[in-house]
Amino acid sequence: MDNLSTTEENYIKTIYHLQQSDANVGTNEVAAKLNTKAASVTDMLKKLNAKQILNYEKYKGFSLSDEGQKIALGIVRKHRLWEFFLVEKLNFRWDEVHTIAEELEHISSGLLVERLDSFLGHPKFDPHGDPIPDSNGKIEVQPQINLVDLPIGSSAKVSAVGSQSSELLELLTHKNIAIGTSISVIRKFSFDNSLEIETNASIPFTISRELALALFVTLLKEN
Amino acid sequence: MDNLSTTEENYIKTIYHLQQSDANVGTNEVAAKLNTKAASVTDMLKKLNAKQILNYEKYKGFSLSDEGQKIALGIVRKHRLWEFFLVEKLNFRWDEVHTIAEELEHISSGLLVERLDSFLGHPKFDPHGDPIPDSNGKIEVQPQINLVDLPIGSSAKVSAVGSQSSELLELLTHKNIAIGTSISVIRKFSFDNSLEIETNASIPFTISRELALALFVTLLKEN
DNA sequence: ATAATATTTTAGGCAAATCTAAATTATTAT
DNA sequence: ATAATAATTTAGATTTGCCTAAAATATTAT
Repeated sequence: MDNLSTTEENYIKTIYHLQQSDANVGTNEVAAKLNTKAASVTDMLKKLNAKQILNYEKYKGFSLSDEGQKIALGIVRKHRLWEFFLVEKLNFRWDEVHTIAEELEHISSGLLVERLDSFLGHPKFDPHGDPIPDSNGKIEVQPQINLVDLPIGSSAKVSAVGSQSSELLELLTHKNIAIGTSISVIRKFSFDNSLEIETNASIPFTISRELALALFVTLLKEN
Repeated sequence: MDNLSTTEENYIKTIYHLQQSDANVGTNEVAAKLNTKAASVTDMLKKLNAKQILNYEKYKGFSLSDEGQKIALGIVRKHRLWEFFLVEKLNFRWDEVHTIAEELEHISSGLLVERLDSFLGHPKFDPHGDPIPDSNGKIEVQPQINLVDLPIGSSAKVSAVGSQSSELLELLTHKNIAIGTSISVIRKFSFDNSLEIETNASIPFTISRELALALFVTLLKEN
């Protein structure tokens, strides 16, 4: 069943991610993500279809099969565990780890993944707040919303970031916001859509809509 | 200068290892190690020659250039650091790590290697006792001899094993011999070339020539 | 020294993954 | 409903790494 090339794995992972947010994914989108061309995607679709990894009818669309989904989750699991390792054990910043994890996620040993998971203490989330699937491919979907949608007055905890850029990290570091930080929105300004927020014990300050869009939060139950 | 494929790296590493023990390495030997054919080796020799990674004249032979040597040592460094990581942090046995490290050694990030090295405490030897090159490619060659060549009466410490097989590990575990164990040879029996030895504080026992050949030791200075 | 043997190289092809350009099918807009 | 546009697929090449079979060179044994 297994024995997939790195290339095949990358297609599977990419299709998985794209189909998470958008039901109707096409060859062009996949091609864009993989820096290749639609024609190459078609070739791979036929190949993965033959391997039962996806359901594909030409001109009509494609989606991961159950088997494909399982493979994708395995790759995501490896990627996020390695990212956790890089940040927690090797002192990388979270804006540095994606590219390295992109290579590490293709190391094949299943035993390695399980040992790594134990060594890291079975982490549930990667350094960007994204959930790490367990060894059965089960992924914990926590109810999270974008900070711009957080109602005024409610308290929430930053649970994930929507970008892995150094620029975002720089700004978050400056504003003392990290994953786990408590936030409540005090006011919204319609002129520029900026938000007045309050974190932990600090005095209130303002953030841009761009920043708010890059932050995902989970609601804290009110006392 | 860089940007080598995994395949190219494997050729470089293989040529490096073969040329360590044997000056006159040919295409057939390389092919055997890489499970390929001599003709394929020739193709790669031409390619690596063009990249200045080895000095090659057709029909006359080949050897790694200085650049090639440096690349090889970098790969060996990564391989051995990862093996150390797998054994020390993830509780693998030393007979399990080679194949996994064979994949990990091709992860490209230089920063990763240096961080890993720090995290592991700059180990000097891998779990099989082989020296880990430093970041400049310097490799510490400790004077070590085969146990069969250890003179009767002299004390020595097991410094490396000559095979990574589970069978060897099984036997060594049973006999309570590991890297670091002190050994002295008490007698040699010419009938079957077996050796009577003494380790640490135990009572003397006998080992086969096969086992002795798989053990490398460093002499301890006499008091 | 030369014949037999071994080693290495060339020639010509194959499979994977990619590309461009052209053809086919689907979607959208009028 | 059909023409224009967009998306997808096919056709035919390219590159990398590999193969087999045959040719070229080196080594060895007499």
